[in-house]
Amino acid sequence: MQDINELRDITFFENLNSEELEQLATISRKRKFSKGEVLFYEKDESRFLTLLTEGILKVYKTDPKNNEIVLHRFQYKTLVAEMAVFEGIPYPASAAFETDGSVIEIDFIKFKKSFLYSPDIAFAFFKSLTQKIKCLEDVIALNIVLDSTARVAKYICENQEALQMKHNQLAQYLHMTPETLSRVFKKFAKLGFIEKVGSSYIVKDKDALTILFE
Amino acid sequence: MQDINELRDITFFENLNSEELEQLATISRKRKFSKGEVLFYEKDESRFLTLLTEGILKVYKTDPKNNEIVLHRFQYKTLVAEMAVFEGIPYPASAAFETDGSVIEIDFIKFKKSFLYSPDIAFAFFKSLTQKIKCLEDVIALNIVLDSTARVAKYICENQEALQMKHNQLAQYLHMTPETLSRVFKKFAKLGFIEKVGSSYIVKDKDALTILFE
DNA sequence: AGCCCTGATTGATATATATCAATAAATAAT
DNA sequence: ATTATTTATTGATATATATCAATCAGGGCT
Repeated sequence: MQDINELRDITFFENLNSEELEQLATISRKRKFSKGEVLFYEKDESRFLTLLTEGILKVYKTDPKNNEIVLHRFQYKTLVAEMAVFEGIPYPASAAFETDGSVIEIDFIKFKKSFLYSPDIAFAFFKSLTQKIKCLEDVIALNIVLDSTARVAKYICENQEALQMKHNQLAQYLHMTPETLSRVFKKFAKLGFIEKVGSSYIVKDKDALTILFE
Repeated sequence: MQDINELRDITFFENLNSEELEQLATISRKRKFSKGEVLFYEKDESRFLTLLTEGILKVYKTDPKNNEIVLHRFQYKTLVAEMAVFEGIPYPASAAFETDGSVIEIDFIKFKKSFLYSPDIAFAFFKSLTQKIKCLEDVIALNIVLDSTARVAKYICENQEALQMKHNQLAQYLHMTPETLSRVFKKFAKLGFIEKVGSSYIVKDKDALTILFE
């Protein structure tokens, strides 16, 4: 059972009236997690529709060498792994918290019956699914289509926070080793595309970087 | 304007009555393509909800070296690129026919207004979107998580038609060169996992192959 | 200050796969 | 059936990136 006021704040449910929110509250519950905790593992049974409410959650696959391939890094109030729940299949990837966080878990069978037929909810659900597709297409574009140099260029151009991240974490996200990332940064610095300021870098020539991945 | 009988045969519309089919026909049209023709290019404006009705259609991205990364190979009556149409964004990938084929193009604005609010259609649309997600997750699992040997093993275990495909096409789909594919086949043949029969191979030891990718 | 400890850098080497080039086999065309 | 054309195989080499190993910061902590 979940606090109604918190549900009201979630864009997904913004068009629900008080009565509907009340009903939603009876089929949902809140769970808190600390940094590092795992929300679910790949191949676990998917049982609840899960909504991330606080914190950063990464969704990843593990390859045979135990490298993580990060598919998503969710930071906003967003549905997580709704595909698996909708299809009734096991989770295709694992999810772990990078910070303290919390989720709301909703009984999907009941949610489907009572809410998913409403056009507003259905459209929010469409939107959520299409966002996931866009995100996965980006992962593919980033990791399969581009080489290491282009991946780094693209990522630091499109994500301001990238240069503030710890390099080993960024390397993991870009699916390369910290050594390779370090060498790419060095190359960019030598070319004057970025510049070392303190212990971090800043972008100096975004246009030049952009050419590298387009 | 589209033939109603053909629309009736598409699972997507199986629950529509004659009147609705008639309406749908007025907002859709059929287009035929020959082998090799391009349905749309990456970055083209997406304007119609597109349904593949005949033929094999591949959806792919092109990397800087002009390699194609195949995201989907559609062979059944299925929606194509509905994400882009729904989001109103340009196509994130290109699509070309591998055989002669045909599609039905539906005016999405009108479709959304008149059909997408109906629960049956909405659920078919959900299903289509979740299938796309599953497919993209598989592409990632195949191409980023696994190495060449494991990719081939997985693909020939899970797709009977794989060994009938032309090797250069299969190599492209598995995102490797024909040379690498040839060497992997040779290795599998030497290990007795597959066997050459005429100009093609057959699987001899599926269990052994399965171990390679799990 | 000095001491840890995690993270970053650098160099040397290994490895998988691509590329290039030559040939062989299979399929299609005459 | 013979030729032409596409596709597959094989070997030699190149290349990008991983791996391993050593050293080098920077940021807390006592």
